[in-house]
Amino acid sequence: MTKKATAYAFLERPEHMPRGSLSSHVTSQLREAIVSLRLKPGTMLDKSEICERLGVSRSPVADALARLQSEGLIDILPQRGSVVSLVSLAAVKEYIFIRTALECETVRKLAVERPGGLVEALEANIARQRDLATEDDKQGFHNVDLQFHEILLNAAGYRRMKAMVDTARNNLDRARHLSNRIRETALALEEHSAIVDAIVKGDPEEASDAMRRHLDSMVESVFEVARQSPTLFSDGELAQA
Amino acid sequence: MTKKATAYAFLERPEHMPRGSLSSHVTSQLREAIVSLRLKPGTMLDKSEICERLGVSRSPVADALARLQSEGLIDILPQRGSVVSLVSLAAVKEYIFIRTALECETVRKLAVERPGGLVEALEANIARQRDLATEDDKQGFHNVDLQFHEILLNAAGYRRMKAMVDTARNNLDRARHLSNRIRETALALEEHSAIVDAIVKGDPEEASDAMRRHLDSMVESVFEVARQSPTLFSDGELAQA
DNA sequence: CACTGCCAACTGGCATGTTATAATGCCCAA
DNA sequence: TTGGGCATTATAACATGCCAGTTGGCAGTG
Repeated sequence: MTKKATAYAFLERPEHMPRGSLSSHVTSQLREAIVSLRLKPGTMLDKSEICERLGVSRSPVADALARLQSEGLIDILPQRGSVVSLVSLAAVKEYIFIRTALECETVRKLAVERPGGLVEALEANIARQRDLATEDDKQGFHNVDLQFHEILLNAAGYRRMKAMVDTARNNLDRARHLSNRIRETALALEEHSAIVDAIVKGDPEEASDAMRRHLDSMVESVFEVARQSPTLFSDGELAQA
Repeated sequence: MTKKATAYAFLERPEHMPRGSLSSHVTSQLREAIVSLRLKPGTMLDKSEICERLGVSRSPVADALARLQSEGLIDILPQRGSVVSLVSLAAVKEYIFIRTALECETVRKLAVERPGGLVEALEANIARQRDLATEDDKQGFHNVDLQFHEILLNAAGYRRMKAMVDTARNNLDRARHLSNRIRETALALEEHSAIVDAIVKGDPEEASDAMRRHLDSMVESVFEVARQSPTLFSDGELAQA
């Protein structure tokens, strides 16, 4: 028999977690693994294996799985097991819908209120995007891209709304990793700039439209990949529509 | 000693729940109690009491509390206790923001796609609203009002998005019960009609705007109550702004 | 009287034991 | 060969035991 101890090797065993944070730790470990596709869609999760690897009991693991289920990252089949949820184009459409709704409304609000320091933070972020785009540093650009949306969501000051966007983004990140495709940085930079410009101008409609265009082009990009490789998604044939 | 067994008398003890639905049952019992204010904001939840009343162990109850926390209905204070979350105007604003974002985007989508049977269902619903409004049946109108939004969300076909709107609505319902105020039915009917008209016309912008006006008037109504009775909300003084 | 430090009680987090149920493979009969 | 029950097995759901952190009261001290 091959030793299967390596199956969950990427999970970090906690040393002495303060009481009360064990569940959260397990959750984020598993979430990270699922979003980054180290745990592939459709794989069965062996709970006792995970317990052993992490040196914790079943409680925090069961807790983590329940949370991840509510985040849409795993499916719990009663009395049968827990499985990493499949990535479907239907889910991609829904999560982009959610992001569009929430983020458009966010920039609309920000364009009206323009809280202090926001424009400065956005412009500094755009400047860094420009640098990384010219250097063609895709990974670096992606990180600053994340920060861009982060700045907007934080400025709105709505904690729960931000959490909703985050779960949507985690699910979409799986699709991004699946397609192993980083969008054209120059294009994203342009779209980001349009959003900032509209906020600077204080035009909520235009800000919302710019954000919508930005997210629309993301869904377009995913569907393009799906047309080329339909098998990546559990409902890949849907891409022909 | 006064027998405190009546404390959670409104919780229905399940007879023989099928395995796998106990947690959900406890969750919905508690959710219903919290949303309807039978469990008042700020009250401490006695877990063992609840277990005894429902005749279940701590597991499903702990499970339920965790879910309700993620829905924003209770706060879990580590090692201290679980408390029904306070209703704040800040929370009302955030949840209305979330509903506005998601429901505006929903009607925008529906105005474009106009799925079969939708318009008929909406017009039938509006007709019932009209009847109940003329009869001045506030409670009946409210139920049909709920169904109106339900029809729209179901038509969009986005299960998770609907769940997000539902948690927002639950939280807002607490504010509604707190203020013990049913909005003017004639006004709501008008707003609903405007939404349907825009969908019939196939005008996404107008549909979105109509939905926004509808939800805006709701927040206005809550803040008006807050100005009259600031103590109803944990941050009632905020209403003066 | 105020203030500090200790102790007991209560809580939720974690560990572990127990049970019902869905799936699987096997056997045997048709 | 096939198809339908039956035992086996693995899993999540549930029950329960235990532990550590927090708190509030009380005693003792200034």
